[in-house]
Amino acid sequence: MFERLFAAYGPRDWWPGDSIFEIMVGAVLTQNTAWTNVEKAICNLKRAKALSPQAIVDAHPRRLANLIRPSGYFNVKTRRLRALCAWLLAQGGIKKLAKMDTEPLRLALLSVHGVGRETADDILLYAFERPVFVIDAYTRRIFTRLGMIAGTEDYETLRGMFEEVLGADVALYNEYHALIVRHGKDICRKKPRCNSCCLAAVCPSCGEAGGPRPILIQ
DNA sequence: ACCCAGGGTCATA
DNA sequence: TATGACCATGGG
Repeated sequence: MFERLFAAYGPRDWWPGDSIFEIMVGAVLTQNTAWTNVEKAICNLKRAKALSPQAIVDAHPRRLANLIRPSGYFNVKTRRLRALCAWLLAQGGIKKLAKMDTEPLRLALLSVHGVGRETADDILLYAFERPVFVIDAYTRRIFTRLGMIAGTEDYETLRGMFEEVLGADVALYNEYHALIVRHGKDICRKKPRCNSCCLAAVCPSCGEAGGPRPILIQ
């Protein structure tokens, strides 16, 4: 799958971001949100010189909400960003976190309000460069339709399956997840009655066109 | 007028 | 453990 996706889409060059902190912020802002909207929010933060843990904690919530408004859920995300930054400062900053082992760091991230499994793993993989495979809705959808997983596995089980098969490899996980997201945009979202929805040029179930790359057809 | 996007929390059963 | 409501903007 990786070989085919890579051949079809090429290197994705993930994660967009100039710093570890920017990646962490982006991971929260992109929750159930198109990245183009996140870009605008991050741009606003930069322009306001508010893209730092201290600046975000110090900023008035209403002002922060206005800056990140384009990313949607701005009230929810204001609280989440503040929680993340407060935690970051309490932990002594990113340098300290970077020294932690992956497992304790993952648990610590998960303890932060607004950081769930996927967001934590995005941060671990793309910001801290730890070999943690990110599972998202696209991963489930694609591999379920291909019949490679049942689809009902819980997050940790699925993550374990990928990590076991692939072996600990940061560069591979990085590229793979990015490719899965890229491919996810090409396949239709509607639940197919058949098992080949994401394999056909036109979905036989919902009729949606412009489907996946032929190279993925088996 | 829809549909959906690089989820997570919280209440309820 | 497993659903469902809720959050909100912007592009197609």
